[in-house]
Amino acid sequence: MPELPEVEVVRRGLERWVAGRTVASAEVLHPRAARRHAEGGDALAARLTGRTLEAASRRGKYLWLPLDGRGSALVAHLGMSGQLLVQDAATPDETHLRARFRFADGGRELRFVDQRTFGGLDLDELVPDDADGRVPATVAHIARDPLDPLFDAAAFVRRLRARRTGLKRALLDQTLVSGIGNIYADESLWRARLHGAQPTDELAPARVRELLGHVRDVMAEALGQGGTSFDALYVNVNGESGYFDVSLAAYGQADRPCPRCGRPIVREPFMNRSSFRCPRCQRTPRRPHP
DNA sequence: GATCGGCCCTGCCCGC
DNA sequence: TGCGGGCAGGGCCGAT
Repeated sequence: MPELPEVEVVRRGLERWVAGRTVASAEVLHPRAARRHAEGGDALAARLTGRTLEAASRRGKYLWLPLDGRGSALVAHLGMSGQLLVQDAATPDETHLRARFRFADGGRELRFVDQRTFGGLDLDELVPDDADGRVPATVAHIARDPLDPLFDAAAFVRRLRARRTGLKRALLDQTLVSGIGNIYADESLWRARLHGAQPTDELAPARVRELLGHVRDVMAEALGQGGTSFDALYVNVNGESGYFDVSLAAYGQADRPCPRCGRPIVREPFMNRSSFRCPRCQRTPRRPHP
């Protein structure tokens, strides 16, 4: 369940171990891994062969590796259970190995492993972004994330308050702000003492800015802890045991005491999944958004 | 145009 | 013991 901090750790690993290397051969081993690529997995692999992966970029939970010439990029999304691993060729194939890239330098190979196949790879053209950079066309609709130096906090506050929806729905909307998933949404709302059903258009701007500060804090803490363990010749996001040592106050803590007030955390259905909150610290708003 | 719900997928875990 | 069902959930797409 990688969210922004976990994806950033992977990006750093790709930058260190993969950037600058030339693809000698590529294999896509499962059709769903390349389902976003209109021409299919074999064509994706063929188009990558002989190309150099120049760098590793990220926006929200999307990763991409610009190819030599910089006109296009290999795009990756880890979904819920995706991993990008830099492995010795002698390492046995993982059970859920979906794609493999071998390099011309004969060094370790890059593997895309994904149990639940929500993740995927694509090869896409780069288009100008909202500043002076370039992003893959499939990523162009994704908002900047709160750790991005060009993230526009004032615009975020304005756009969020213009929505007519619930606060947690807005936080999860990657076209409004990217990188926030269910876990960091719940943790940020808990820190801000806000209910996920709080109507966005009834929130004071100062409260939105305060919430944004908590989003940044919880992500920065997770990134700080995740980054320290990342020193091996190995790029890893573990969907099962991930989330490093970030101590979760609300998410997944049903029936455990709220670290702030001691009242048991409650679990509630939300968009076919779950939300966790403290019923005392995060009171239901007078007019909750359904 | 904005918002919302359904769907994709597999492994684990729980209850019967 | 075995099996069925619930659950995890990001993003796309169609419906409203």
